[in-house]
Amino acid sequence: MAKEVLIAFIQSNIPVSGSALTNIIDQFAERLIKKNEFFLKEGTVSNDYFFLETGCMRAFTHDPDGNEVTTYFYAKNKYVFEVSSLFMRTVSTENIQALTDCAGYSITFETLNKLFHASPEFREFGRMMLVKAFAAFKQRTLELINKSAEERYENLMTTDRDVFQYAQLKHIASYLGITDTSLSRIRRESTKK
Amino acid sequence: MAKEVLIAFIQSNIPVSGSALTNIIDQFAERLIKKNEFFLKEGTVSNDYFFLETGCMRAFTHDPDGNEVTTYFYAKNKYVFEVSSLFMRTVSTENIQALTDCAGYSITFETLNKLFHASPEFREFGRMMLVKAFAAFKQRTLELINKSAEERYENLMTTDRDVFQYAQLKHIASYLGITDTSLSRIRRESTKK
DNA sequence: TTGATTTCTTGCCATTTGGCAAGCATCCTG
DNA sequence: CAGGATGCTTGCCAAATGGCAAGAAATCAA
Repeated sequence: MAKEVLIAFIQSNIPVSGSALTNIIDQFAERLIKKNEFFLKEGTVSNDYFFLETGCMRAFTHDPDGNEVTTYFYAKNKYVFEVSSLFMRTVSTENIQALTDCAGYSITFETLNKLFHASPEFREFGRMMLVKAFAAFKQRTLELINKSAEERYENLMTTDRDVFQYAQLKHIASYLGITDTSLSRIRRESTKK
Repeated sequence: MAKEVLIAFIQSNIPVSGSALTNIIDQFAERLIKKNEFFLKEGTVSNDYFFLETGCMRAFTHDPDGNEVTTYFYAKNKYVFEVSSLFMRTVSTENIQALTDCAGYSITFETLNKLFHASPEFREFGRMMLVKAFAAFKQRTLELINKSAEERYENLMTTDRDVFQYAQLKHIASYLGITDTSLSRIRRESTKK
């Protein structure tokens, strides 16, 4: 079984090897998600944690007026999960959809919990996932406050070029907290340079 | 020992009682934090988790231009911790400071971890803390994107009236992602009603 | 290939927010 | 109580962003 990338990912987060590691990765199942397919649909309870090896995905919800708001982009070699719904077992207000054909490894909530209780190493891994996702989110929030839309756009361009390539501009716009009109103008300005 | 509020707080998050509960709360130490005192200073590594029974606190960092940005307000009966620094053992970029005299219960990182390994119930509690803090943060980020500054202000007014009472307006402004000038204008408008 | 659909850009103008500086107000300290 | 610091408000104008509608470009399906 070719799970090298998953193994590398886990080991980049926590020190673990040998049978402890084997135990962990055996619980992950290969999974393909076709372009436009939903990994999570609002109104349902999320039941999977997913390591995305190739492809990219987008999370979005709807604001009170019914407009789509992109809440996150997931690039390859990243973990994909909706914290509240997965861990609090609540009905999700978010969707997570594949922007391209995706491949990776998934594990169910139940198996995740079994592993948490059985393996201190994996427990540490689980906590790291939460903590890192949280830290990334804080970073993003801070940017919303103290960077201009243009700076946020340029940041995204450089750090997430691949995601950027597959997402529609209106999705990127709502992720940046602006309208597609404004994004279009920002792009015009920044290509001038 | 009068830790009823702490007990109630833990029980509102996970089902636990008897000796398992006693084990947990015995690890928390009473702690007072005077007005303006720092619970966490940027440049240091956070080492405590704190349950805030009375009083309120503010988290803030500095943007690239050196301006203070308020990242969070903590009301009474809430937990206070800085995720990245506490759990990744990294140097904090954030400060957490008491807005009023505060009282509550704290537990060190080391003790926290011992408890995590020893008690499945507490493990669950720890996860809940992370998950709920994360969910709250996502909510806040979403508001920054799809609500106007005025709506965000009115929201804060109604949901966090007590915090609001002790924080300076410029702190509230940066929390809302606007300048103190704009906040002042928004307040003028909304008191007209 | 062609027509239909969707996405993206643009022009025009409105609204929101910001920057600065001055003026009040409040609070603290001696 | 006086003086000084700090925090809050306001006026003026600039900059950023939004809303709408039309048109251009890209995409998709027959």
